[in-house]
Amino acid sequence: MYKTPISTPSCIVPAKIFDCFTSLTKEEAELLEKSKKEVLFKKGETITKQGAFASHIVYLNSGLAKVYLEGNQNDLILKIVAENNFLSLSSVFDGNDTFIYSVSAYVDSKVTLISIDVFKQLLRKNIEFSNQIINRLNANTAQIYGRVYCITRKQSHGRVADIILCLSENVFKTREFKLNISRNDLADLTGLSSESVIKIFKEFKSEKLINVEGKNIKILDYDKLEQISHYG
Amino acid sequence: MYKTPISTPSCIVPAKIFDCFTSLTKEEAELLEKSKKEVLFKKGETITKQGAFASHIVYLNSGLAKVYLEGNQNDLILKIVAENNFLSLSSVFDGNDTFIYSVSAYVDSKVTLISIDVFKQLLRKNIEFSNQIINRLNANTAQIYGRVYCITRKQSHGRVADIILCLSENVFKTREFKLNISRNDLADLTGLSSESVIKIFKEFKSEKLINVEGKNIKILDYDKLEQISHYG
DNA sequence: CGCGAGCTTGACGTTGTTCAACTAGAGTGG
DNA sequence: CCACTCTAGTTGAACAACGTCAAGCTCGCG
Repeated sequence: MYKTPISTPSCIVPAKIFDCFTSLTKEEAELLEKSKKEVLFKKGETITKQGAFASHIVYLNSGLAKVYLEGNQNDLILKIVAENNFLSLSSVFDGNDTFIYSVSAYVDSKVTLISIDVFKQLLRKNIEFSNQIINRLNANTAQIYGRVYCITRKQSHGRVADIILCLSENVFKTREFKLNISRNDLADLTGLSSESVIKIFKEFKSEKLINVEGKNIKILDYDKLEQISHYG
Repeated sequence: MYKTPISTPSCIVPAKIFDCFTSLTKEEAELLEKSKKEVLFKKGETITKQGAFASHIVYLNSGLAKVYLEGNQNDLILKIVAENNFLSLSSVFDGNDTFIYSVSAYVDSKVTLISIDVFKQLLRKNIEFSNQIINRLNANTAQIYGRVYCITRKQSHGRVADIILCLSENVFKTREFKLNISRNDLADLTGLSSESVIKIFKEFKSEKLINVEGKNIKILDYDKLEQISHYG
């Protein structure tokens, strides 16, 4: 029995509401403006594709997306990204400019594509901007470490509890929500098979920890879930 | 059957030999010089402790160290770090300045401790330096994603093959090496139990893929191992 | 020589996956 | 309006992969 050492939510990078673009000078903002494109992605569409040439930095203006590694049949969701967050920062700098993961939209999403060259230019010019990006990168790292811990150290019940809590707290921000995420995605979020997720949902329901009716989920016993998430 | 999508070695961040401190001006270098401390850690000693206050940036000058998350009985090694790499970059910026992981020395290691305040100052002053740090951070991210993929998607044989190859290629840089890493650490590297690692070693040996004599490991069939690592 | 830590082995148990069958609901065409 | 199909969700039984446990081994070291 060991309490999870990491306090960061494991499924999402917390969106401290700060817009890192505010630190740009007027001139820099104009440069950015000229080189960016806004695109609307429909629910389910692929925004970036693992292995493809990463020609742009991708920023999510509104909507909800999943960032995931593609496997043979099961994917692994690295994180869920909400509005005002980058979708691809880390794909970009490591020598070969390739997307190391795929991103797809959960709901209709507005996305800004920024030329990498311009982005790098901004990093070189504006140190405040650069530092804010570093902070973003580190928030990402903390998140992924939490996720690694969750997926590798906890067993199934703990993982499912973790994801329920994380979705409730960070994505939907209420204890009763309609899950616009498929059971298969829940499996990819927890690293389990969809059947296992379903069976654990059923158990949680019979133990009166949650109420599940199709897509609707309601958390009944928050503390118990947290306990399961921590020690499971 | 699916080929691993990530080419980065999963156990270590490749050390592109570049010293990010070279971009500092004379003045900045002096500032750094005054505020840093060099410390020698003996084999097995703890360099940073998960949960402790992260008062310094830690840089590994020489030696070999493991970065790991502490669990109840088993730890999980996030990466192995060789000389001329940072041991704690990402622990530092995310609001609460706490080490999110522990680091300990595999062999006697020389470490430089840098005051966080000074480090942040340098980031603010020197944009070249700041950009190099961003690159380092992203190399780290690519590595940890590769690791997540390996540990969550591959099963035991693939993971063990992966680690053998990774150690051979990136840490020891030869196909026959003496492992100064315990079986328990191999377990923590693969996310398996030490018994499982041992059993798979035995299988690999009987299939003439490797030769194991206590701590000495020799890779016999490189291609086959790679195949197992990729498709396992 | 004897002790202890790390390593090895095999028997056994648990966890979670796989598979196949079944259900429910949504969209489609006659 | 009713079959028809298609996909997502659900269920239980059989199975495989790993972990756990307990015992024995080895090697370095006092």
